[in-house]
Amino acid sequence: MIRLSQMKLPRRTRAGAKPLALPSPVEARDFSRRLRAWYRRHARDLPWRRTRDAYHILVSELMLQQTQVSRVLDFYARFLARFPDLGSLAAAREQQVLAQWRGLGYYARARNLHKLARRVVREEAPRYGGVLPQAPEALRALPGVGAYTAGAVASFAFEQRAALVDTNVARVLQRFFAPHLHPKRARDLTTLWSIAEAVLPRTGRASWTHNQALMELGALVCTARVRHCGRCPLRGECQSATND
DNA sequence: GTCCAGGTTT
DNA sequence: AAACCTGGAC
Repeated sequence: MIRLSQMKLPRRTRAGAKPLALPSPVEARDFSRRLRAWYRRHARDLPWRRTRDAYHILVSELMLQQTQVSRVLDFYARFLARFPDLGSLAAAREQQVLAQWRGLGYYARARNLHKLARRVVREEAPRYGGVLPQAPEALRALPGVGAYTAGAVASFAFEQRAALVDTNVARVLQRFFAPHLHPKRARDLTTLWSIAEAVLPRTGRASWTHNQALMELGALVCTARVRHCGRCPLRGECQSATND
């Protein structure tokens, strides 16, 4: 239980900055419930949504950062067929890992993934016991894992009650709660993380669905160029919804 | 043909 | 704030 006296509240807003009103618990619950109900009916069936293997989910997240779903499907299957677990990845040579990654681009991430496997399985085995940690802060310390990926693994693999913000999520939250924010600005991005935490449902299990749903809505409905408000489960309360 | 998105690192 | 790398938008 978090005590009121322990909570860190924003001191004061900069002169000229608009005070941020975080969503109230009631707004948050309504938002999340509609979102999750929509997800249960419209979610795509993707392989990384059928597993809770943290390593498999990590691989999918790293690949999805750079590539569209349709192409990741192939690479994901081939990569995991070749390196089914952290141990097999740690045992491989970097060249073999890069060979599997060829065509995806951003090869530094393949190197980081390999480095991560060796660290967890070999170099710091006593510390990690050969398995990925569950807390976002601990995941965040691994090579190639930033704030988004840490949240994704914590939520999607371990069903922790963790927030995550990628561009899809940032866009959805910005449009719904804070149209005046600019997700590309670092400062506003931080604000969107606060909003993401404020709208998380109570349990880790519900947070899994909630986070998947946020990303799915951003990918299928609340897209960057065209917004399909007519099909949006949240249009009633959205601060940016259009009426046609 | 040029521009730009997209997480993490430096 | 720039670099990484590629597909897709313009």
